[in-house]
Amino acid sequence: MMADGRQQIVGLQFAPDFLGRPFSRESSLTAEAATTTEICAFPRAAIERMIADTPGLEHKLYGQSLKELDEARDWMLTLGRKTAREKVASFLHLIATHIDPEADDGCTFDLPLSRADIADFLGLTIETVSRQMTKLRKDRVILVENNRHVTVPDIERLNEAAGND
Amino acid sequence: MMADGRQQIVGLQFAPDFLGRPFSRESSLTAEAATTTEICAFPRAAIERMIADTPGLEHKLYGQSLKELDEARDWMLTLGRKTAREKVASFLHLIATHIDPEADDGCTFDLPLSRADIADFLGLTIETVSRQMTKLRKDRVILVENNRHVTVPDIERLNEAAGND
DNA sequence: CGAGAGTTTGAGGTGATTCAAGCCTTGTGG
DNA sequence: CCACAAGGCTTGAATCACCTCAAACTCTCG
Repeated sequence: MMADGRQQIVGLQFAPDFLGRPFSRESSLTAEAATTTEICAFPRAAIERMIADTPGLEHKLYGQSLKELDEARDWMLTLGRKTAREKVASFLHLIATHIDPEADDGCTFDLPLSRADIADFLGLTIETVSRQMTKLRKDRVILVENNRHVTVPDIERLNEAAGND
Repeated sequence: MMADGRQQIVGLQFAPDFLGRPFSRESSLTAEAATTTEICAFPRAAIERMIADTPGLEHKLYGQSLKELDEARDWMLTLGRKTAREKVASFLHLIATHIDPEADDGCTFDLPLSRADIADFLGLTIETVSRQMTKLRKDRVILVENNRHVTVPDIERLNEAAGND
């Protein structure tokens, strides 16, 4: 967040991701649950002791942090260079591939985020997100029911709309 | 990069940063030297052997990757939520604090990047970068000589222009 | 001196924002 | 069972920031 209230969501976590920062006291980040969530919390000291005692654990955590770094950098391309339409399509593609990993053809899911959250994730306003959603709906790239429930008839068309040839 | 040529620079490395991805064959990233650079390169197998053999090395690398993750997320706020002026000021602040770490008051440095690179780093066009540079110059936030050499009389004013109260 | 790359500047266009109104959906109390 | 309030979402009109296209300028190097 910036002092004047502008806000950027910098990542989404999906089970069973690890959340937190070992070996470091502070962070300018906050985390919020978007859906009902079950969390397994360790005191920092316990985690650090486990890392010291368990061969391979730090390796796993290093691996996840490299994965998150790649995802963050991918998303920087989305934030910096894509149009509003491509951003919204990219977001829908991200959710589609995480929520409904099977069923390559015609997947369906509930959006875990409100329009306001999506806007903060994409660096857009609520209104722009809404407009692009209706456009994608009118272009038959997605179907929407009840504002939150989305069906993607052809994931590849969505991927194209996201700018990923 | 996107298929149509749009490009986003996702990070800058400064000596003695570690560059590369152990335990992984592929990456969609490329790296370019912006200045004359001395690089110490290890075959991937050698690095992985060193990590296995050297206690504490993986810990160090994990630490750097966490640091880079924080930096990437910070930059996502810049890309997604800041104005062109704030973006350019943020970039100048980043360079100022990395190139000339001493001298809190009135530091001076050469930009390691061309306008085109700065634009790709900030998600802007060359022209917009240029215009914002001139505005910052006219507002006496920076002094510019020969397009590349910049003097910051008051780093705190630059920080304010970057949106960091 | 001339060529070329890099940069600046201007004019005009456009996509996203802003501000404002209206519309659903859901939950609450009469 | 029906107001009705409230939050979330959509839609419209006008504005603005940034982009696009084009031209001119500057610096460097042969």
